[in-house]
Amino acid sequence: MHEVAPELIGATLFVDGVGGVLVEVEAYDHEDPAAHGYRGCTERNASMFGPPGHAYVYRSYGIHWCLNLVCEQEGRASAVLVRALEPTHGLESMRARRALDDPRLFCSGPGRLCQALGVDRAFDGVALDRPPFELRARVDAPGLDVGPRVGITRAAELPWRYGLAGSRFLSRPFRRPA
DNA sequence: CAGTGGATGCTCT
DNA sequence: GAGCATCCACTGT
Repeated sequence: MHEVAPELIGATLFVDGVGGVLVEVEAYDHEDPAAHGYRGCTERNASMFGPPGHAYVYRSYGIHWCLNLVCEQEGRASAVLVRALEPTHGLESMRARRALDDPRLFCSGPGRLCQALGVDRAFDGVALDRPPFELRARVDAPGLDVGPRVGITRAAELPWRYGLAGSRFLSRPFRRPA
């Protein structure tokens, strides 16, 4: 999964033809106190423990949905949180769902992204390799930024956030390299 | 710009 | 009852 996460930057993700290029993801593994799967399988995170290549969707702060891509790591629960993408297809659908005009605000954050792509609980556990999902690997390796994950308290220092260097569609900028 | 707080629902302690 | 893998509106420099 720690191999998969950085390779997802530059890949393309669509839901019913609406989506674009992944520019920001975070990795969560089974030994990670910040991960939902850390304390074992429950009703909420059950799809994290299912087959890899499926979606794990959960409700965040009672309001937003967040989308994970379930990976396999030594047969244990792990997942990659999709935090931001650069919109390329279905801009008008996103504009309508987000009720905003600025494409930079369509998918620059996990909650925003799910709203723009119409992802909700109904997509939890759904396979990513067939409709309505479409996930295509990247062609060329892009410039990568790496840094600590956003919005967590446990294991907050682990540098498991990956981004497309210089992208204007990140949820937040990465710290300038030393 | 930065910082604060409210909305809101579900899981776990 | 606390604590969130968030977002938005509002305040104050």
